[in-house]
Amino acid sequence: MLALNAASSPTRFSPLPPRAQPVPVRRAVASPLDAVATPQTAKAGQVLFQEGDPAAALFEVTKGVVRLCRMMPDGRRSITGFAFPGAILGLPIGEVFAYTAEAITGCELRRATRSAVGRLLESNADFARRMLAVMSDELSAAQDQMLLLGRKHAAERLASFLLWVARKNGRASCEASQLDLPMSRTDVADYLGLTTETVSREMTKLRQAGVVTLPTPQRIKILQPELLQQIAEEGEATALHSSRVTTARWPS
Amino acid sequence: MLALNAASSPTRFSPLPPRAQPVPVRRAVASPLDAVATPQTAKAGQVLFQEGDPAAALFEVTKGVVRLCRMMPDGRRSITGFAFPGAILGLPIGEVFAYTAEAITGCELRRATRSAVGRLLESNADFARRMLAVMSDELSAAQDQMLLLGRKHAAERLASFLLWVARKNGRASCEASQLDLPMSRTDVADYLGLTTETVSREMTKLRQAGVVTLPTPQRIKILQPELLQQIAEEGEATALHSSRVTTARWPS
DNA sequence: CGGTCGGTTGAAACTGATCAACAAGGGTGG
DNA sequence: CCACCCTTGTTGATCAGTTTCAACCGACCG
Repeated sequence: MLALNAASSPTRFSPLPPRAQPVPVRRAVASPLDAVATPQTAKAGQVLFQEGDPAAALFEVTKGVVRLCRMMPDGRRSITGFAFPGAILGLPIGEVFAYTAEAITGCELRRATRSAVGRLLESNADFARRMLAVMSDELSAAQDQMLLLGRKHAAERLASFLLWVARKNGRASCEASQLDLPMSRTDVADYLGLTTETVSREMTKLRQAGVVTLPTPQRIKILQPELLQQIAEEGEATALHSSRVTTARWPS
Repeated sequence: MLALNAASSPTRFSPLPPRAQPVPVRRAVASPLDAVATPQTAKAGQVLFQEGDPAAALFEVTKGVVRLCRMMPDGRRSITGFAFPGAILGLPIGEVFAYTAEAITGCELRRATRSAVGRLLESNADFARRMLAVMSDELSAAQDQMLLLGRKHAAERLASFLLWVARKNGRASCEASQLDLPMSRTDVADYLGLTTETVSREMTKLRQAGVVTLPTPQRIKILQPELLQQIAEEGEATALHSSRVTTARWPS
């Protein structure tokens, strides 16, 4: 599994300049969490906590990517989210964790005990406000995802997902950019409510239409972000008909 | 549209005894919101606020049912939730509302201005904690819904939905109970990521299998709650094969 | 070098959507 | 008060998108 950031991969320490922090989206200032949190690392595939476990701690991802899963008794899996650096994991409230968290890449985390977080919430109004804001954002993202799962076609789902990852990687969506997909096709499928085969097929269509390039399955370059945007919200058909496509046509 | 509670329907004031408050689920004690909130009513179909509007206020539903919607540019609609009495509507944080809220039945609400809520959050740690708990619950519900939309079949979705409504109506799920479905089939479909036709067909299947009765389209009686539960999490096929069905078989 | 895993591609099957018709209420206006 | 209309829900027939089943390929690993 490819690591998200070059620096987080112990196997290849390339001479690449450690480019400016990939995504400091949320934590503009030092978090009060820093004082009470202990650093922790997780290997790829490692389970941080499981759905139903007593919610003993709260995590902040500082490096790597984590998947949040729910399972059905018969094994069907839904990934309810991917946690990129800056994301906060155990909800600050529930008695038990609402989902399972597994590291996709090697990860670095900050871990704070439930009681410490409780004390922070009591004493630090600003921290409490920020937690509310974080949950508010998550709730909004969850609603986006419900719209995606309930009403979008496969092509729209994949396009939306790729644009979301591009945004998470801190790249302007209008700029042709290469980005990492640290998660497997199965993870993407379970996130988008599809099968790996369908994800793969739709990815191929995007490639053949000249919208993206795939140097490797885990690395993707968005050639036509505005077209991808159109596919995300209007469907493949209209998107490729209404725009002046220069190089390639949509297959079948 | 049938009203949720007999008392909220001005057209027929039946001699029914006004049975004990249907659902005081969340507000065990008087909410601090009471002090700063002003009462308000909404007619069925009325829009309380729209996605994108500046989030000027927070609402608490005290009577009736509200639907929370998101729209796609081409008109596809997703209902991200139904707000029953006790639910809190505008998120306490975002700059703008994340969804559109429309009254399904006649509603009674409490409305508190954004600034008043902000002051409450500052001064009243208990209130802030409760808001966090409310959002935590909503987030958990949102994840359930993502699993439903991404991985469940039509029959499982409808069964899950009916059980959820039964729970909201405060009835023990194991008890054969009659309950109101104040929302239209279209609303149910947009909530479950299906079409009205599919909802209708699956409802018919449940009726023909003897799992439920439908005195009217908006009123449903669950005859076999445990069977419905099984359909919700294991699919229709296994559910009706593994249990000793006495009266009716699953059609086709 | 064989085995396994993740990804891709092909063909067939199936679930749910779409298109269409119809029935039952409920409300409105004559 | 009744006729009409419009909305909502139901049912049928067909269609299409996605899944399922299967094969294959390449990379990585023991």
